[in-house]
Amino acid sequence: MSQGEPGIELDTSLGYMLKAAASALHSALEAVLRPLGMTITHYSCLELLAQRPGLSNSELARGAFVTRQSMNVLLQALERQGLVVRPAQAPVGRALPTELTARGRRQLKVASAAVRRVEQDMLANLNAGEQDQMRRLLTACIASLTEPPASAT
Amino acid sequence: MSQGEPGIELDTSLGYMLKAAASALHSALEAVLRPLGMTITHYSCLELLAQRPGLSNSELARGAFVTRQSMNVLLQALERQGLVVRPAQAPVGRALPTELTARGRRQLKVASAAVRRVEQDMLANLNAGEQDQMRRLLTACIASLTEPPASAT
DNA sequence: TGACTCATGTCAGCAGTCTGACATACCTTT
DNA sequence: AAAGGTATGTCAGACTGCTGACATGAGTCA
Repeated sequence: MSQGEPGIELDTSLGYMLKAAASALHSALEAVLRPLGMTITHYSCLELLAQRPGLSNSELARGAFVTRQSMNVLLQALERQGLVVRPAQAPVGRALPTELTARGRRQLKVASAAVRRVEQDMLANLNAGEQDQMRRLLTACIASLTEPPASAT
Repeated sequence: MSQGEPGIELDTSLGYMLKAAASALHSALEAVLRPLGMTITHYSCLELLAQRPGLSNSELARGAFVTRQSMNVLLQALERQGLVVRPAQAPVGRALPTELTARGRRQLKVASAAVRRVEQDMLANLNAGEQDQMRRLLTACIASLTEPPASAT
């Protein structure tokens, strides 16, 4: 099938390119996490808990960009594996603050290093200024997509 | 649960921000495509076929960032719905060149307008120069992720 | 205080995508 | 010409994440 084709050229669409970049990152992450027996969401959950101990299921879900139902399933699995712990009863409201166990921290340590490597690969050809610029641009895109109520008043 | 929280601040990680942006775009696209009875991959497939008539199943899969198995399932559905057509036999090799039907083109037209609106929303606060810069940056990231063989010789 | 609203946790069912596997067709290389 | 390698199409099973729904707890407002 026209094997030498250099690739599809919808390449003027930033939406398409964003999807392409995210897909490439996703694949790269999967590739390094699979040997560790972890999925991306699994890793994301642990990383979130390391940086923000005590996050609830719903907060973890938002942070990992999945529904709270999906995160709930994952958390139950992580709990069974002894990677995280949750109190049997909510100290306040219904939210159950989750914490990493020592075992969870150990597993995260290995995964985190691998993920950092992937991210560094991705940014290998970008200097500090370009990385800053990229943060600005992505932030602007996210903001525009999440607060469109700012259009008609 | 600390409801007023401005959001998690792993915000120095470009990998995380890229995922966040892609997720926001994904949600926005889903929101406008669902009322049309289409998924994002469904739309992507039609859009690819409009711009590159005759693409094979495998090529469509690569263009839509899914496996060829997934695209195969989708194509069979689209064929049943009369949105695309494929020859019963491959003119060359095993690849079946797919084409949009008039009905497929009609459906795409509506969806495409909605998607374009979403993309314009996303880029609302970026001028032409910034959009160009973003293309460059994303392209660099994709390249670095997909051709890491350039590390050790 | 009581009604309303919102956020949360959780269960059940469903949809989309993936992995694994196999057969076929073309292009090398020997 | 034969053999190996690669790309493709397709079937089957499994998994992940999502939607829908319900109950509980906290804050808000009349």
